[in-house]
Amino acid sequence: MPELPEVETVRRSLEQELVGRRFVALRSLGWPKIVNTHSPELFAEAIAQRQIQQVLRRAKYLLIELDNHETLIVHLRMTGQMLVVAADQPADKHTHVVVELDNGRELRFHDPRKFGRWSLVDRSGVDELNQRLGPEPLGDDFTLADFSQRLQRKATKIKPTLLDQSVLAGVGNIYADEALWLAKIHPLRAAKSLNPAEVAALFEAIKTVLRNSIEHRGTTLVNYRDAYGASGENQYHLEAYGRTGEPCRRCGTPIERIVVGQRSTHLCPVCQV
DNA sequence: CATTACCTGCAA
DNA sequence: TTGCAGGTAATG
Repeated sequence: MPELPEVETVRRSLEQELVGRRFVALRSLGWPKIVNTHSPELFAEAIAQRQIQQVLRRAKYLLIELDNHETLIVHLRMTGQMLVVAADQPADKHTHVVVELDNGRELRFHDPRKFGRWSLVDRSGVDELNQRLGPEPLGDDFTLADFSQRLQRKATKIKPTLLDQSVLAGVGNIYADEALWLAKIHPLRAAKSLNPAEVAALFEAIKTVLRNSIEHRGTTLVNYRDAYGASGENQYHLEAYGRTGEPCRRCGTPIERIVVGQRSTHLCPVCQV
């Protein structure tokens, strides 16, 4: 369940391990569908001897910038892990990509559900990604006025609107519930029905829940780990998500679970109106 | 706009 | 054995 804070935590740990290093060679690609090249051989050829310049993040995507103006865009989807380990560490059956580094270590992609994707793109591929996605919620281009306008244009409920990556990029199911709880807004409210005070509260709540989670190095419910295999701590600070039946920490009412747009949604039926 | 496919592990 | 978890692309 990696969302923006988890991907940012992975980015920070990967940056430490990868910047300045070289991909010596592709060691294995057990599930070729993970990469966007037509064959494992083409992928191996494309990354061999490339030096890593930067490790960036856009929404839930990791961008590993190489020295030939190509970028390896990685999406962890639900269960992907980007791990950097000593080459003599045993791999397990969920390790689907192994790349040898120039310092005796390996970058390994571990993903039980094989949903994650690696795609090698040129500059236009990165531009395309940026155009498809809305503003970064923790960036300067995420403004109250713009957010308010985007909500006005949506015909749907506020919860699915927060999950729409073209409205704002990086919020997933956990932080959508957390932001709505903090802003005291019911997930079934029509996006365009929020008054200016509610929009402002939600705008601040989104930034607060994301920043707090980054401070706690992300939420580990099942699979999420950083590049060192370490779990996050934000699961101990959740107010709504996964707390069905437990008392709301504002008013004591049991947290309710409903389904909104096919997604499990957690809320306080008293505080959130 | 909603639903399904992609996958597997795990709980009921 | 069934169904759920969840991000995104593709499809209805």
